[in-house]
Amino acid sequence: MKASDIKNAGLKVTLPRLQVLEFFAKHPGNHFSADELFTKLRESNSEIGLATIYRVLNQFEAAGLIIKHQFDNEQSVYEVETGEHHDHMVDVDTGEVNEFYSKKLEQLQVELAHEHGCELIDHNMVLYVRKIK
Amino acid sequence: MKASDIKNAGLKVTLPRLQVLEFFAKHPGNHFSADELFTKLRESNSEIGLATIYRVLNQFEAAGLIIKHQFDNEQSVYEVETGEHHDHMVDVDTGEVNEFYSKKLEQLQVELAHEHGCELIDHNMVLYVRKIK
DNA sequence: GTGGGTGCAAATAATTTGCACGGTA
DNA sequence: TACCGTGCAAATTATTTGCACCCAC
Repeated sequence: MKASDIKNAGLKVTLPRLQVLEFFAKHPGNHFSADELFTKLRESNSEIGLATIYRVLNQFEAAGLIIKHQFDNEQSVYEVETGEHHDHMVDVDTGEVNEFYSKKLEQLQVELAHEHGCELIDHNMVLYVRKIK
Repeated sequence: MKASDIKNAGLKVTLPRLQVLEFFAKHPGNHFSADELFTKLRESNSEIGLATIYRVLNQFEAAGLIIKHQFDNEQSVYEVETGEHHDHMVDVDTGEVNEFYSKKLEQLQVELAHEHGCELIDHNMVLYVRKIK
């Protein structure tokens, strides 16, 4: 996630795009909705519009810079694409999102697809959990 | 899924509710959106309204008669709750939805939650696959 | 300078809700 | 009969789009 990524995606390097990029860079490993980005950026004296945020997020997603997720709620959230695949664990009490990776799980999914005569193209896996006190 | 289920849920046995119930009974193992139900029922000479469908679906879901899913697209789909937990495999070419169950997978998920100091409350797992010719 | 980019407001699309009427228990 | 349930239309919410102005190249 650097300014040159914007240019490589065939997009002009503009202030709103840099602000969104910088926000993700400053908050690694977190997941943000368009509305959260809008609120936070406006608080940082940005003049960005909500529609621009949606447009930029879609463009960044198309360029493979970020990934879009739909967890339980209605709003989509976005995270930086690090190239390292992982799944998500959502705390049902706090809404906190954690990432995890399990090689065993990945292999099992490929096997399950094969058992049904299919190859695995993609998967979506979210565990809803509660902290044990 | 029988008429007595409606009564047991504390709901009156009305025509629209019976029509939705019957539709699910007639199409086992399939997944329908509110809009699909609306169109299909209207074609069957029902006078049901779309708002009623949403209300009935929410009530049936609260009563545990059906389950709501959000796959890739924007619209939610509903299926009958058979009591047998399963996950879903979506064919990326045809959009066909298939159900499967893996004990290994279920156990692995519980373990993964424990590894993060959590108990598993629920999970959402969808495999996007392509048939091997 | 030019064409893409932007903010704002209006448009969409899925779902929910208000309201007066209708049907179940 | 008392209320819950219903259809329709209007309201909501997340997201997209139209438009006139603006800025990166």
